[in-house]
Parts: sequence; structure tokens; C-alpha cells
Amino acid sequence: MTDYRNYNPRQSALDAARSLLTTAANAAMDSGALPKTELPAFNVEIPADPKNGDVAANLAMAGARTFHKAPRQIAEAVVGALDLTGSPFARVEIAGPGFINLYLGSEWFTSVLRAACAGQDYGRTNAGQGKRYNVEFVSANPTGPMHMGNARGGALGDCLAACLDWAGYDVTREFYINDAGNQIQKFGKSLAIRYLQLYKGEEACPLPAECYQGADIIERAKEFAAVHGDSYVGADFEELKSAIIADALPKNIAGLKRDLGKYRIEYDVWFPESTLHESGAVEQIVQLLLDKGACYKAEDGAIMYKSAQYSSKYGVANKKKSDDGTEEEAKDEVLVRANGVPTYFAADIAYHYNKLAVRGFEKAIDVWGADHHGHVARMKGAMDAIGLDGSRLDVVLMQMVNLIRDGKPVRMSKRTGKAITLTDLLDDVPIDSARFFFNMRESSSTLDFDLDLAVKNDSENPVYYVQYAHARICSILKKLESEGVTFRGLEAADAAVLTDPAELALLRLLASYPAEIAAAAEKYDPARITRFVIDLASAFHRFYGACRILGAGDSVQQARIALCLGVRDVIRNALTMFKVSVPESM
RNA sequence: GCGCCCGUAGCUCAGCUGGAUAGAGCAACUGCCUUCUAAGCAGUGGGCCGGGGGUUCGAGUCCCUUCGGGCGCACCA
Repeated sequence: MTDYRNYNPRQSALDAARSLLTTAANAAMDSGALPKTELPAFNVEIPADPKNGDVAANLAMAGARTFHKAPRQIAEAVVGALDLTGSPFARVEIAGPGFINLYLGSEWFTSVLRAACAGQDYGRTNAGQGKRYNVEFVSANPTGPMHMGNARGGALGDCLAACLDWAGYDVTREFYINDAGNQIQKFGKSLAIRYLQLYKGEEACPLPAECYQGADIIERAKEFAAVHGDSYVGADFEELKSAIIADALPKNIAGLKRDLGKYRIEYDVWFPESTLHESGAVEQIVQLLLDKGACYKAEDGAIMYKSAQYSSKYGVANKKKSDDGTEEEAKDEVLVRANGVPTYFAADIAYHYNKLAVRGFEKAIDVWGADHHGHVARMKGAMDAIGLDGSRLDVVLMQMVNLIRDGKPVRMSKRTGKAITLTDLLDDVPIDSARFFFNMRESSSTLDFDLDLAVKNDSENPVYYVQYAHARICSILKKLESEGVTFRGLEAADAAVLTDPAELALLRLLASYPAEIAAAAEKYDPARITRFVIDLASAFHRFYGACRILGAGDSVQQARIALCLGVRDVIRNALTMFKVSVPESM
């Protein structure tokens, strides 16, 4: 059997076209058909309309100036020198203002057909060359439940990691546990007060407004009380806080793992922030920044980081608005407070130093909510400041989610009256829908999540539409089997007999799948795959309406079975890659 | 005030490093099941690509400007 692993037909066609045209243009210059000059930069692309060829090049238009000739004359000179023998292309045309349009031969289509149904993980490429990438996503605060941003970030980060994996990167999925710092102290205070309220009443110990108000805090306090009774009521408040944090925090972290697991997200690494403080890594980073002159001590004893100086390369640093409304120059940022406690920023620098320098990832990709965009430039700048290259940190910013019900935005849960959490969402809509819907828009766009659509069991719901295409293929294959029609294997699959536009459209889509995954990985945009698989399902349904398998002549029948197998496998692999279920019957 | 994201059909959105006649789904209307899953398909209508300048053979795409919407500008994380 031919080895189709790592095969990327679209990319090979583009590469072949570029190489052929470059050779032809040089030959035309050597023969005098074109003036000798440097070959202009040109594009090869897949035209939207197949009438304009399978690969089109703008070489002639792009070279009009350098060659001092009309585009069509240049095109004719190049095409005159073009030798297609041994190439994937069967013919060439000059069209429009001077496009050189190349048409792929049936051997290429056959190679696509066979690769797609060969059962060799078609779509996987080695574009990433095994580079080690770290994808950190969700990293929700362990002080409470996860919200919609975490839901989107989870689906986005997990599927992005999957795309990177399929595109040949060595991917680590990571969750950064913010188990240190101010918000943990606030967590402890909230818990401690809720605990005391159980014995002294709410009036005696009111919960301050800055504390966490959620019902989950009361639950944890009750659990603590169930074990320890009132033995901590008379204790020192700090002692109570420590004890109750030690009890509740691991439970919350376990809860995050459980909820994310239910959402089909499994991490390779859960990285606790506290270890950076305990190991001295945070102190070391601050010292390193002081040594490199990126930091200085302020009069009050705080250690300040020269934010503006390092951030400017990556965008304008945050400016501060003063009380009278006038604007001040970008301000340096606090790394260590005057009281000696490092800020979150200091720990975050140490954390990214750990990823890039200690563990040696080639890239750290962070998935952040867009509300943190102001931190991107300073974080990348900080990487430069500690002697790493800030471009090794990429931040995928993700815009807000609007939940829509009955055509109107919903903010609060009907049941709890509070913001809708990840678990609320997963109670309401299937996990398949959640993972799929969150990957339908690119991360830079705000996303309207239609709760009504997500639970629908009909073709309006894109998840069902795609799953149905797969189930339909499985059903067809079963039917064929029962009729005694069998597939004789890859050698029997010849794309030359597939001439219906619906068949050719399917082949072209199949051909582009590996390149789509590679592009999704490179652009950090897994939504491309979601849209691709919807397109593929749509093209299949059209094929189903236009072409029959039972009753077709033998060679056509064999080729169409191969087409079905290829589409089935690609849908299955794409959905499985995104951890969306793939039913064989519906 | 400064910064980031968005503005394309009635609605939700595609449009790949600028390319050929700007696409899809939903909604509206019309057809298609005694033949492989009608959870499907085919067809019709629907657009100063927010506005205005510029760059060039060519701009939804790049630059400038302007308007509208979202988000952010802490010794919080």
C-alpha cells in the first residue's frame, strides 16, 4: 500500500505550480522570450471558482512592471516555456487580465481519493516539525465556579491544541492554578466568615462586600464545620483562614478538574502558582530583573518594573488616567509591593520564564479573555527584559460570549439568579454542541451562543447537520454490504471516473483538509476546522442528492464508495479531534 | 482621553499572503421521498462590504480619516 501519511495534496499542488512557473519564467528569460531581469514575487492560489483552474498564478500581472510588457504577453511567454510532463497538472490556460490557470490531472485527484480513505490519519502533517508548544487555557480561579469565558476558552484552547497536534507539533495542555496571592486570601476570609456565621449568626459577622458572595462558599464552610465542628470558632482568625483554605482549596481544584473532565478536557500539566513562590522562583525573577536594570527600588521600598521601556515594542503601554482626567505618561508597574509581597505580575513572569526557559518550550501560547488584552504588551516585554524573546509568547485573545435565548441576550441563570456557569451551560446543552458552537467563530469576534439552537435535533443545528452526514454514510455503507456490493480496496479507486460537479467539489474539499488543519494551527484558529467540516457535510449531502452508488457502473461505484469512505473518515477524524461524538446512526 | 476587537443580505457570519461575477446558514417563497437515512436536496428573491479619502493593472481585503457597537486602562487577578 502506498504511504499517504503526512500527505498534503493542496500544498503540494501549490508548491508544484510555483516551482513549474518559476522554472518556465527563467527558461523564457534565457530564450529571450522575456527580458532578463529578476523574477517578480507572485502568488499561487486556489481560485474560488474551479472554472478558473485548480491553481491560479498572478505572475504575469505581478511582472508587468519588471518585464515592461503587457500581462497577457508575459503569460504567453511563460506558458510557452512551461513543461507539464511529470507534474500533477494536465493543462494550462491564460485567462482574464493575465492569470495563468493550471488544471490538475486525474492522477492527483486519485491520490486525494486514496489518501482520504486509506485509514492513515489523513489530515495529519509534519508542518510543525515536532516543535514543543505549550498551550495554557482556562486557568480559572479556584475560588469559585467557572463562567462563560472559561467555557469558550476551554473549547478554544483544547481544540487549538488538537489542531497543533495534528499539524505536527508536540503539544502540552496546561492549566495554571492561581492558588496563591490576594484572591486566595480573600477566598479564605470569605470562607472563615461564612464558617463563623454558622455559629454566631449573620448579624454578628457580616460578610464584607469585597468578599465572595457565592453559595459555593457557604457550602465549603459547612463541609469544614461538619468535620471540625465549632473548634475553630474561638481560634485566631488567621489560623482559621489557613485551616479552612487548606480544606476548601483542594476541593475546588478537584472540582475544576471534574467539571473540565466532564467537558472532555484533560490537561497534561496542572501548574500551581504556589510552587513558584515556595521554590523561590519569583524572588529569583525579581532579582534577575533588578540585575538587568529592568527594575528599580522606589522610595517607599516597592520594586518597580520599567514597563513602558520594554512594552513599547509590542504596542503602546497602558497609560494611566489621573484624578483630574488628564492623561499621564505610561507608568512603571509594581512587581513587589512596599510590604514585600510580590504582585501577580511578578509570579506570572516567573511562570512564563518556567515555561520558556526552565522547561524549554519553543512557544508558550496563552488563551486569555479580551478583558486582559492590556497585559499582552507588558508580558511580552517582560520576556524580553529577562533575556527571552517576547515573540515566543503568543496570546490568543478571546472576545466575550453573549448567551442568547428566545432571540434575546440572557445574563443570569433562571435557577440561581447568578451568572451562568460552565456547569449550568452543560446542564442545558449537549457537550457536543457546546464544544462545536464555541469553535464556530474566530476568537477575535464576540460570539453569540444560541441556547435554543444548541439543543435542537434538526438540521438547523450545525452539529447535527455534520453528524447526520456521517450517520448517513454509515447507513449507505451498510446498505451496500447487505446488497453484496463490496469495496475492493484503494487500487479500485480511480478519480478519473468522477466527473459530476458534486463529486469534484467533494474531492477538492478532501484535498484541502490537511492544509486547513495546518492553517488552523498556524493562525491559532480552530474555527476553520468547524467551518470546514460543515462545508464538507454540505458538499456530501449535495453529492448524495446528485449521485447514486447502487446501480452505478463498477468503476464509478468503486470510486464513489471510496469517496464515501474518505468523507466519513475525515468527518470522524475532525469531530473526534474536537472531542465531539460521531454517531453511526441517528 | 488612550488602547484592543468588531462593523459584509432582514438575522448570525465566511471571504485564505490584495485577484476574475462578494458567499453560506437561518428567516421568506416554490418544488423533490413506491429507488442507498427528507435530521436531506434543488430553486427564487434579497448587498452604495458603516461613511469619506488614498495606494495600484486590480481593494470587502492594505494605509489615513471619520462614525457606530463591545471590552479594557489598580501596590486586583
